[in-house]
Amino acid sequence: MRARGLRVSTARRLVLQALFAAEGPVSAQQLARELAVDTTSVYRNLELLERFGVVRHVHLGHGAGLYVLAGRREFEYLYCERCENVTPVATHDLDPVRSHLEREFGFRAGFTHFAIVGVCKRCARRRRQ
Amino acid sequence: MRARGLRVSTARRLVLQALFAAEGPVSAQQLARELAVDTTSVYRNLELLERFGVVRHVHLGHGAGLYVLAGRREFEYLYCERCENVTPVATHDLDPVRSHLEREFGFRAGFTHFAIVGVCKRCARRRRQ
DNA sequence: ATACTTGCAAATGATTTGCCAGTGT
DNA sequence: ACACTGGCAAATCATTTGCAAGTAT
Repeated sequence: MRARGLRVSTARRLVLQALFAAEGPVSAQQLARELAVDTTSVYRNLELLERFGVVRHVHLGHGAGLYVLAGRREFEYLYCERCENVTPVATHDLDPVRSHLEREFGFRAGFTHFAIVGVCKRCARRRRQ
Repeated sequence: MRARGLRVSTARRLVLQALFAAEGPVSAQQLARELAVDTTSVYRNLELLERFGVVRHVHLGHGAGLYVLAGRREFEYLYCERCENVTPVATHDLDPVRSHLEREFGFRAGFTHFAIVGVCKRCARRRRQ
């Protein structure tokens, strides 16, 4: 799978496995803690895997960057600034949005680096404004 | 204008004036340097002004948060990840996008905290993919 | 006079870099 | 063997906090 120049070190495998098993995006710190691998190594591996296109990272609200496998179906995220809930959405669900931005501004938007921040259905119902 | 409990200290006035004069979002560091005010004070004033709704901040690519007056017409930003160019857009220009997200996911999106990241017209023309 | 503000030093949190010892191939 | 990796300490960047001195009201 990834025998193109990359060694299969223990830390590397662990990081990959953890990302594979994860339900959502995880921080480098979390990975380091859970895997008992030094934070530095986690960062170095994530960076390397990111260069190889295997991993990518997102920013939800404030706070640390979060890492995910690049191959996931749900590629983009709606982040509720009230309850901090994260709703992953499939790329094609945002295609209409992308088309609109392309038509209107000639801009090819990706929503993979930053989440779309706002207020989720439940929180909108709950409180006014 | 802001005589509702706030003192009008020199640093405060300078920060506000600088933001008023600025063409786009600026970092706290830039303000501190340009105004010869301590970075700490700049941050403290920005934070305070943000709480009072006078100022807000955005994140374009990576790097420091950038501050703008809250009253600006161009409220949201398209950020090109290739050339780092920033295109401000008026809120109502993104209304169709917001409507779509609301209809589709019941999600009230704001694009004020994170820029919309992608590839601008010019860069899309320039290089393939 | 007094509470709000400042600057400076130091702390924090995320991420990166240097360096040497350890290990996959 | 040897280049690639890992851990640990220390550096860096953005931002925050503590504290004593300064200032707007």
